[in-house]
Parts: sequence; structure tokens; C-alpha cells
Amino acid sequence: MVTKKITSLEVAKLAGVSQSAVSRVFTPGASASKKTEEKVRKAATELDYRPNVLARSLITGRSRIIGLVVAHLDNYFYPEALELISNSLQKKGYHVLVFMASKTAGSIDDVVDEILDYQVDGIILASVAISSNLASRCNARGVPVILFNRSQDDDRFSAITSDNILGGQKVARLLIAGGHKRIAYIAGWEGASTQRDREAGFVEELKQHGMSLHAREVGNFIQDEARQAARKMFTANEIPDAVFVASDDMSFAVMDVIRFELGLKIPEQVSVVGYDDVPVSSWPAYDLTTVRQPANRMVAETISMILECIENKKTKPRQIKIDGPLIMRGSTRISTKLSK
Amino acid sequence: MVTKKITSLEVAKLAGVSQSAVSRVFTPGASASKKTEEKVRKAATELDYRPNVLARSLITGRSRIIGLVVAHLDNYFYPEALELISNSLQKKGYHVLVFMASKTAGSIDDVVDEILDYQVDGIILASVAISSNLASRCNARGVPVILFNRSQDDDRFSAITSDNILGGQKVARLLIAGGHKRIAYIAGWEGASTQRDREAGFVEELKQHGMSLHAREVGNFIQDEARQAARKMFTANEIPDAVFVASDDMSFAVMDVIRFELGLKIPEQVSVVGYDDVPVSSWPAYDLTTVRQPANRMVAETISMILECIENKKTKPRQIKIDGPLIMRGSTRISTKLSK
DNA sequence: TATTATTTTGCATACGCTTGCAAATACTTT
DNA sequence: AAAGTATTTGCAAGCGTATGCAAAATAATA
Repeated sequence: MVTKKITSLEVAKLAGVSQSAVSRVFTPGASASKKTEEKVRKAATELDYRPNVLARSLITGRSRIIGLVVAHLDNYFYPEALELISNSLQKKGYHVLVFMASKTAGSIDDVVDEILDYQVDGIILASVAISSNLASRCNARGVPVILFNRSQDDDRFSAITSDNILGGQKVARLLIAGGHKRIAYIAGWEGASTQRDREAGFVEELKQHGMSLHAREVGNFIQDEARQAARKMFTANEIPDAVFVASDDMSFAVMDVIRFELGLKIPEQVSVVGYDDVPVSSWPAYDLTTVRQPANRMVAETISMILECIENKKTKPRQIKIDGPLIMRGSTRISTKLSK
Repeated sequence: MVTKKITSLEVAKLAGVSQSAVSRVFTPGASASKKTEEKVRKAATELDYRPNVLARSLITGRSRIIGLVVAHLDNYFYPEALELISNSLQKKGYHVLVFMASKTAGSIDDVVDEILDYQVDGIILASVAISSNLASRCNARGVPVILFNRSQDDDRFSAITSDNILGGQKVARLLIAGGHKRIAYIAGWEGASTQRDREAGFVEELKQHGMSLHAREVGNFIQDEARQAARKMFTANEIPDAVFVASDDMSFAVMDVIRFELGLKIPEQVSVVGYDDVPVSSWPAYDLTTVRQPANRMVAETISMILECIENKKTKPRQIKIDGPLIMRGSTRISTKLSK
């Protein structure tokens, strides 16, 4: 029952070579003769030896670990992204150390400190902000930081987002073309760049057409608050005939209130548009018109960018916006004809 | 721009003490006088020093990393579990290294090998099986393995599940009490213990009441396949008046087919029961009767068990089943009165 | 075959930290 | 104040690996 650790030294002994030889066999770039390689591999499998990644990291200074900070796993966009990120990195020989930035945990700064302790090669912040103090700390250590689905007015790190401004504009155009007259908006958390950009594009485009928001509430990207917002908005005097909700997740809650609590018809009486295009949106029970955030492309950019930063320390941070299509479904009227 | 690494040695120099003193200040169990502690802390903050977890692990043999293998992140039960697991472990000073066992990656065995390379202190397999060969490898290294939401006929590792047999029984009783006569089942992946147990309990209880399955299809825990199954099942000659679906996730797909493709009423014409109680189930658009898997309690047990195994190597593996309540909602008839 | 160019190999060191041990210091006790 | 006890401290070794350097082995060339 004694757990004996197998080290490269033991393999070396068994194979009749030096420890360095073993190391070289298991180090991608290193050179070893066919003969020794064979001997070493044989001994290694016999002893069930595998190199200790931690010890290796200590020398190379590379851990092949990427820290991922994530919140809002309840919004399905993030599990999806997490899966894509983890898979892509796995293929490149990296692995993901997950850190939850949820309510329960301390501040993001503490979390990032813990991440740095693990000597991660890079950090991905999914929908999470970071203090500029911390940013410089990461910078000082040469650890690249990438924002995923969030941007920040700080050119020290790269950010990958969908084109939220453009997305907002598209929604506005759609609703205007559909002949809606009383267009409302339910906002996400106002500290989020995604929220700000979506609203900015939306409102701007309305303005271009001589319109403005008929109503506005804040849902903070939380379903409960979105429900409250919807109740307030749709029990007012003149209710909206269309509402753009800052995320699909909130949209579902809003639709439920509209249909099941207030008995209104979607889209005959109210059109609803969301943002994200999570899988549930396409389910017939919701059939939600929405702007797709192309998770796979966003992740692909994120990965290639972070790897680039790791390989080449002097890569300059970039901000990338990825255009996502408007997905037309049944939750919005498209003709101006109103059902009476 | 040169990235200078701060080591305990530099802190020691600045503080005017030995390197070991610095180490002791940052090692929980170690002793240091008030005076040195003060000096060291001051120097440390000045230099922005934090201990290198990897180097520490090399010595202590403890990485404070838990490997988590997870598939099916598209079933919302798992993101939820992941969040709980990560949070709980974070509080205990551990962190989660995530490995996806999805379609794209190789076999689980390869994945677990990669995990072991990181010298993890333990492994949690969420809804994933493991070969017995690999099991012994983990055992040999003294790395505890815990199955989450899956059990296996191998007493070498612990398994935490909900009481799926009992859950299946509860569903059967409910449907029988509701006066259903043609009771059907849509199965998950038949390799999964969860699937087998749910069905076993369900069928057994029907049998106790002199009934048997009116129809049965397999959905493999995949929505698309569940849809196919539902189409087949509900276009047959005599359609079921109740269907138990092995997971909520599949249930939604089934309900969509029943209502939107076939135009049947739930629960008037067909009662539907799911399993898991993911958040969507409570949304009014589905309002699904289901058996709750108490994720928080399951996670709590998982964590306490894995930590126990880590602290005390000779802890015997245990299989734990956690009872989960039947959550009555609107997708099932409760009276025997049939709507005509 | 002798000579040079090339590859392979082992030695020794370093990565940043913890920890047993013995020396040094601080605190008690009579 | 001296002896004894408890606590703190520095030294040095080692965790498992990668890698520069020089020596040894091999291949290539004349």
C-alpha cells in the first residue's frame, strides 16, 4: 500500500542511462538517439512513469496552466464558452484552472492573486472586471490577461467581445421596420461594457429614426430582477409594443411574465428580442428573436490571442469585436399590421 | 519591461532574515516570532511577493489542485454542480483543474493521465466512467477518485449520487396515483448508472402495481435523440398518457415535440415527468414535474469525502445516495379525471 | 584510415520552496 | 543570578525536473 513515487531517476536506472537522457526523451525539443529513446520508453512504461508537470514548470517557468475566472455560470452562454475554451486549450497542451468569481468569494483581486500563485501562463477573465492596480501586477509578472465578453477602458489587456453596438443597432432596425411605436429596453448590469454598448447602439439607432425609448428598466442580468422590471414596465399606463432585453436569460423571465402573469400575446401584442442566442432561445416554447454571440469564434480568437501573447511577450494587446447575426424567430412581429 | 521574479530569497535579504524565516511566515503551521513576521510581511508587500505554489507542491507533495473531469456541460445540472464544487473547494484552499471529456477529446483514460501529471490531490469524475486499469493507477499513486452523479461496480472509489432507484419509484407512484394507464419511459444513455437505476426503480414500482411500460424509447441524454424518441412514441397507435423522461434536459425537448409538433395538451392528454430539477423546469413555459437532484447536498458530500480521503489516506471508499424530493408542478395530472 | 563535423550523453547546477536539525535566543523558575 | 525549559532561527539538504557545457560516440568527408 506504500505509494512509491516514480521519478525520472528510477527510469534512468532501469534503462541504464542518465537521468538527463530520460528527461530528453520526454522533452519535445530535445535530442536522443533511437536506441536510448527505446530503452527509456520501455523502462518508463514498465514503471508507469510520467513526468511531473510541476517540477518541470519550476524550471521552464511555464506551467501550461491558464487561469479562467468566470461568474454567471447560470447564464448558459458561459458554460458553453467554458467548454469551448477548455477543449481548445486541451488540444494545445494547456489546461484550465477555474476560479469562480461569484457572490460567495471575495473580490476579483483576491481571486487573481490566487491565480498568480499557481504561476499560470495566462489569465482569461470571462465577464469580469479587474482593477487597474491588479492589471499592472499581472503585467509586471508578464502574465497576459484577456477579457472575454467584456471590454475595459484600459489598453493593457486584450478584449474579445461581440460587436455589441452593432448588435444593438440591428435590433433597433428590426423593431422599427416591424412598425413598433413604443419601444422599450430592459438593461443588464450597468457596469458591464456589454450592457452599455448594446444599449448605446440601440438607442443611437432609434434616434437616427427620430425615436426614443418608450420605457426603460434595469434587470442587472439577473432573472429575478428582470421579472420585476417586466412587471413594472408592462403594468404601466401605456405598455410597450416591443422590448429589447439585454440578454436571452433575462428575456425568458420577461417573456414568462408577459405571457403567463399578464396574459399578453407574443409577438401579437409585444415583440421581444434578446441577446446571446443561447440554446434555449431556439426552443419552440420561447422561439426568441435574438442576436447571436458567436461563442466559437469568440473563443477561437481568445485562444489564439492568449497563446500568441504567451509565446511572444511583446505582443501588443488588441481589442477584437466579432460581428454576430440577428437571428429572426417568432417572438417579433415583422409586418406593421397589428393584431387587434 | 524585464520581468523579474521575486523569490523568498529576495524578501529575506530585504527583511534581513534567512530564507527559511520567510518560508515560515508564509507556511500556516510554522512558527516565527512577532518581530520577524512583521519584518518579513513588510518586505513581502513591498516587493509584491507571493509564494510559488508549484515549488511548494514539489516539496510537500500536495498541489492543492483537484482534477475535475466533466462532460455534458450542456445539461444545466453540471454547470451548477461545477460552480458549487469550485466554490466549496476554493473556500478550503483548493482549486479545480477542469478537463473536458467531450466528444472531441480522447478517451477518459488519456484525460486522467494528463490529470495525474499535474500531481492533483484528488479527482472528481462528474458523470463519467473510468476503466478499472486506470482506477488501479490512481490507487497506486494514492490519488482518491470520486464519482459524482454516477456509480460504478467497483468498490475502489467513492460515489455520490442521488437515490435514483427511489426517485424512479416516486415517479411511478405519482403517475399511478394520477390514474394514468399507458405509462411510457424515455431512457438516457444506457451505460449510465443513473439511467439504469431510474428505470429500474420506475419499472419495479409499476410492476408492484401490476403494470408495465406501455412504451419505451432511448434518448441517450441527448435532446435531438429525445426528440426522435418522442416523435416515434407519440405517433404510434395508442399513445401514452404519461411519460417519464430520464432527464429534465430531454424532457424539454419531449414537451416541445408533444405540444408544438403534435399539438397535444400537457398535462390534459399527456403527463410528463423529468429528473434533475434544473432551473428551467420551474419556468412557467415548462412547469415540469420532476425529481430534484439536490446538487448542493451532493456537492457537499463530495467535497467532504474527497478532503477526508486526502487528509487520511486510509479512508475506505463509500457509496452515498442522497434522497431528492419529487417536485410537483403542472406537467402532470393528479386526478384520475381525464379531460375528454 | 585519419581527420573533421555532427550528434549524443552524462555531469552538475538551478528552479523556489519546505523542513529536520542544531545553535542561538528568549522566557521561567527556584 | 544561575540553571532549566521553551521558542526562534539559520543552515543545508532535497523535492523532480531541464539544460549549458564538455566529453564521448557516431557519422561524414577526404
